Amino acid sequence: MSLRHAMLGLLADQPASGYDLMKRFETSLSNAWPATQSQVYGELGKLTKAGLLEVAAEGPRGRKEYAITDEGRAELHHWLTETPPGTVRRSEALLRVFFLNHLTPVEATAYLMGEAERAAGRHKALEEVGRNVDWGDDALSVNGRLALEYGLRFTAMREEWARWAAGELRKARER
Amino acid sequence: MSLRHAMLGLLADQPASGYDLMKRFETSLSNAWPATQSQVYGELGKLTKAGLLEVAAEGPRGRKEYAITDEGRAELHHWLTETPPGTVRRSEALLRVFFLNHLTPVEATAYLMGEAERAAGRHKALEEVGRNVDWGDDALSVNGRLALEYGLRFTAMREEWARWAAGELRKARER
DNA sequence: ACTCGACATGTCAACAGTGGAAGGTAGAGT
DNA sequence: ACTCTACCTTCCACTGTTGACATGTCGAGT
Repeated sequence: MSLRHAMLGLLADQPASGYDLMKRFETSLSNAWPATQSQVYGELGKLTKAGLLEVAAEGPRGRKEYAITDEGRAELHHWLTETPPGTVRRSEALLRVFFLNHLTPVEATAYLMGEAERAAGRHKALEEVGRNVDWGDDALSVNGRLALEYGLRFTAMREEWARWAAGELRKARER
Repeated sequence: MSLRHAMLGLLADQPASGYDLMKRFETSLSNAWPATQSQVYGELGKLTKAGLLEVAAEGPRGRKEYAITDEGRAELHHWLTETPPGTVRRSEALLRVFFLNHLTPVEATAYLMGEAERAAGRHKALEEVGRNVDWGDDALSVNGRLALEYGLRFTAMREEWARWAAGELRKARER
């Protein structure tokens, strides 16, 4: 049920069309919660029928601009404050670690080093984002910076862990 | 498609029934890839039909013991070495960060501190696991330790980040 | 006048994941 | 003899997610 709340959150800032929302997902939220166009349009309909959104205006090309209602704002607030964040911890990368013993030591090490590389690459990409965005003092900038920093710390931790794990494997092999 | 590979990985160690697999998921893999009973049994059928598994023996109570085939082993190896790990990065906790501006400063800080608490609690629980399991030198123990260390680093990083973020919010408020 | 890229919405099939109900057997302990 | 627990499987309804396809309009530049 996070998609609906992501959309409510975006619309709480300002009204938008489905198309607008898609772009905002791609730019800002895609790293926390990706969404496809089919999902967005479908959810817009459901949210409107549920009274959490309303069609505020209609524009050219059949454009419908959605705005959040008071009920929607209440739901967003409720979600943010009252409900515990769902810990859906699914990690394919970590899953593989459990099966590393089915590889040769060389293959296993290659996998972990590859992981380290991927994490490092992602880290660099995030640093690039941080440099290219000009951050203001507005609310979205503050939040965006917090999320970016999370990403930076996460990728750094991942790289360090992968290198450490490769070392452990080597040690185990020597025994 | 990770579930099927998780099952292949477990069965590559030794044959097991659906029931056995469920328990192994709960104890070892649940933190990397949770699975429900309906999924496991369903997937066992599909994998058998695809020739990656076979029914090695039938026991009491309709128990069917599944064993991995050579084809299954090949698929597992292929997955581990050739396919890039899918980065399904969905984090409800991070998503919320983007909408913190819709809360009062007090509420937002409370949320982040709650996050820190949750991470710390999880960290402690993992440390407990590390103490209670007696680790051998066998392959599964080595892998398990790697995964556990990942969890420890992850939760530590999360807690630190949440505290840092709460501090940033305070700084922004003071401006 | 024309065309092309951006704007804009909708639908559909397929798969992955959740949660629970239903039905049944074997064996251990009292 | 009985009961209770652990064992074991199958089925189903629902939601969420993906990716692709279909359909069209507006406006800017040639």
